[in-house]
Amino acid sequence: MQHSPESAIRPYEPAAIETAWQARWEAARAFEVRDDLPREKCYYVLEMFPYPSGKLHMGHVRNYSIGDAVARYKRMRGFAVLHPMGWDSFGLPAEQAAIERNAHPRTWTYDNLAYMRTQLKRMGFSYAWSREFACSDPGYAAREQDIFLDLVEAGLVYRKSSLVNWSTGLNTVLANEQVVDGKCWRTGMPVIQKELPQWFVRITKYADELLQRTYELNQWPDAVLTQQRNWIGKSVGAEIDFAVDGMPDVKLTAFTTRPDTLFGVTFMSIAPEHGLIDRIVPASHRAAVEAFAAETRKVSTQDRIGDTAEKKGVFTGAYVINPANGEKVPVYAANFVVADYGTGAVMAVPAHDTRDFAFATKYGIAVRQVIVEDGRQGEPLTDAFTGVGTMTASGQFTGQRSDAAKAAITAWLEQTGTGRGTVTWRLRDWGISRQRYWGNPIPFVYGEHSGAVPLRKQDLPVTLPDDVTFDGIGNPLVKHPTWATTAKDGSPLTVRTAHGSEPARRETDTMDTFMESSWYFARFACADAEKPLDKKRVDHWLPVDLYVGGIEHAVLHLLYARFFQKALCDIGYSTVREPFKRLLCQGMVCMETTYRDLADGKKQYFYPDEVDVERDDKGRVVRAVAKSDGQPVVVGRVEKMSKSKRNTVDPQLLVDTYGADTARLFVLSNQPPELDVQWSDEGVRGSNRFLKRVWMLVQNNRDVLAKSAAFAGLAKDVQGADQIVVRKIHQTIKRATDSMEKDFAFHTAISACMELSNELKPEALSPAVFKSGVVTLVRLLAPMTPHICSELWHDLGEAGDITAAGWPSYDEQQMQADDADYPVQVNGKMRGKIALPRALTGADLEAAVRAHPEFVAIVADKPIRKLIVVPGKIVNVVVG
RNA sequence: GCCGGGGUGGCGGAAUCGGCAGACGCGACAGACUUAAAAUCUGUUGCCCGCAAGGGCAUCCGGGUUCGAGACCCGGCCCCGGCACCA
Repeated sequence: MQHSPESAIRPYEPAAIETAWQARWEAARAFEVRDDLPREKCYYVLEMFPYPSGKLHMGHVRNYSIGDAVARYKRMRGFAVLHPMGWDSFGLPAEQAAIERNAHPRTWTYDNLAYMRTQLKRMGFSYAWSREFACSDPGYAAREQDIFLDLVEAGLVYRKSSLVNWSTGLNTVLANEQVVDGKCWRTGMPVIQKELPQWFVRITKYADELLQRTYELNQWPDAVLTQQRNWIGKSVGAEIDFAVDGMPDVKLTAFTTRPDTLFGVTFMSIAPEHGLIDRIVPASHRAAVEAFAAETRKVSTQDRIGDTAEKKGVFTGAYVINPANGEKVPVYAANFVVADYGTGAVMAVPAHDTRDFAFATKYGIAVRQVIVEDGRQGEPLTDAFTGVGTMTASGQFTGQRSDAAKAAITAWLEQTGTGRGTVTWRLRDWGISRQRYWGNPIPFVYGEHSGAVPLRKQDLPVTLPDDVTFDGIGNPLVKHPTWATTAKDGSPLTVRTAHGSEPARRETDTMDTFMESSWYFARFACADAEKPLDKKRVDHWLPVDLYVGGIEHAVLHLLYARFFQKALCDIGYSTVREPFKRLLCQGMVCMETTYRDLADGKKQYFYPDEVDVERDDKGRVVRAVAKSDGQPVVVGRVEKMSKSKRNTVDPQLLVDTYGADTARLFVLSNQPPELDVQWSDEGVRGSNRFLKRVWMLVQNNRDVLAKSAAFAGLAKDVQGADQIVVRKIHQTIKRATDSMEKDFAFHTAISACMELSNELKPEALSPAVFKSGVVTLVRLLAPMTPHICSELWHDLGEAGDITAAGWPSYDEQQMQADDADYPVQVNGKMRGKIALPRALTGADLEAAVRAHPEFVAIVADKPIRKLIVVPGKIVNVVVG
């Protein structure tokens, strides 16, 4: 090679420049932030913290690249940005690892998070590392126990025996939110109902506030708000007392959202588990009802829900009296009535409820219409009418509109003492007991006679013993010889009683790990505080300005965290009732799957390098076979990356091959953050190619760029390509700024940058304008690809850090030429363009259009019937 | 069934207030460089007719409003997500 050392072109070597910049940032503690600046100059951006499962996956890379681009953008806009990171480090996989490979959960967890921390640093994410913590850190877990006792004191935690969701795979209890389609959300194993004493957190106390405030969260995705509203499930209606026939002191209370249909009740259906069954069922029917109840119980939760299950019932022999008309109606036990929703008893109105209609038809029960559909007077019902209409055969309410009659009948029920307006919620209290080792111990003890007693705060924290064995059966804490019976100081554990003290045993259940993730965002605001939370700093930083994470937490973490924040307020730790101001749910990282259908209905998946795929010039698959046997395989639909589908890509490999900047650019390019991104090697190479182009653009012209000053004049001061590029610079800054401000639409910001780079041809531009363009390009890309931009900033001869240089600003005046290119439409069809001064408006503009030779040629001799001229936009002429 | 979000080239997607549909990228095709390949660079690329100039058709389907609709209104179809024997 002939190059002298001075003129040697530096190749783009991402690993070298990225690690060098990461070391500089670390040494300078570049991303720490003060807590005492005016709030309007501060910004708190947070990504859902990871479970330390082992190593980063592409989903993490995407999640954190989005958050980091926002954090860096906001810093360039002059904000003091809080951007912390931590570890959701309690949880089941650690215990699974202990069982499978004899690694202690703590060792496994902390080894994993140490490795993942190096990966995060290798990605160049700009975290305030001084605030890092893991939920399993003694300091965090201990403070959570403090909060737990505060919640107990406030009456927000209680213990009761109840039917719980028991995961047969995990040997533990699951929250309702963790049961999906009757199966465990993690293992997919069956969930059965089991009676156990459990700790509950009183989330239902906040049901109304949780629902109402969804209407204030106008920067949350509709999908999440909808899911939360569905989950909370508010139903407004009435409870109506039906006297049991022949038992004057027994009432069967039904909940209904349709009190207006009260006169149409022809039977009542109750849950087979209903508490009054034993009292109201006469001996003659007892055997039949018990048999039915037993049969219903046998069917698992999974099979009992869903449309496929047959609606069955059995007459109980009991009758109740309708308080509205004194009629005697039969009571059925029915398998579709849920014991713990409403009152477990339903007043059935076949004429106006589709399910009751089907049931009545099946069992030959009368159908009585009490609401007439508008325009259908006198027509017999062929199906239940569930709409609004005119009340009929409803005593004093006949003739009213049925929607108005709801209130009227509820008022009448209240006057007569036979019912009351009420609200029923689908939301249940949050069961947090887990029969597991690797979680935060619940700070309670049980005295032999005194029952459950909370520990005193001075006896906290309860710490997990290290010397436990993991055999996969039940909770290791139960089997520990001394832990449950030994106090902090090593003496036997006791509790005070009225007469002194008595031996006690620790609660061996640990807390659901969703407890830890319900307040970590507040702890980040004051990670060094002695108390669990420092109210002043929590209120300073909360609500989180932007929270970034997957939508799979819509009703789990995101609902718990909203609840917890309200509870934290009520026990004095904060006054901010909503934790997250804006929520961005990023899409998944997906990839094509390749599989073969097996005989048993399952699929055998193949890794991409195990198959040969031929495609046509449109990219469609024409032939796909396995290398192993040459037999065909299906190149299937694009699905979320998962190990079981063998369609994952290890981000570490991506970083090692192309560098962190390419990985970051790839996940931010080509689609809005909310949409799924489809992995493709070509896409990654495209991102890398663009970065190499930008790199070479600077390196090939380093002398001229380092020597020149950026263009400081106006577009009108220069001509030709220079003028076009000056305008392009301002247009690009505007587009990139708007993209970031509106929706964090990184992909359109990036395409604006690509357009600008396509215009930056040094041979056609003056050095000053060229430099201006390159400087702008590098600054606009800096939040997304910080390492290469920092390095190029330096190569451009600019002083200081690129973040400090700030986000560039634009001038609308510099964006457009004096002449506007007006498209000319004839009868709505594009027929040509004419250039006219932008300054012209009104009659002058119209006259100029009419006089323009191009316009005259386009219109020819056709008579002009109408001429629309929109200044700066378009000309449309109606002819003929 | 109820609630929410969608439907634009071969693909991902763009189009700010109703004003040039398809930015940018990927892929494909052609060319340059190369012994060759890779890499890189240049050009073309919605579909149809045409040598071309040009014309026609195009944003799920059918109507409507408008000088002008991917965007607004009415009706329908399809896809994705959530909830659900919830009374």
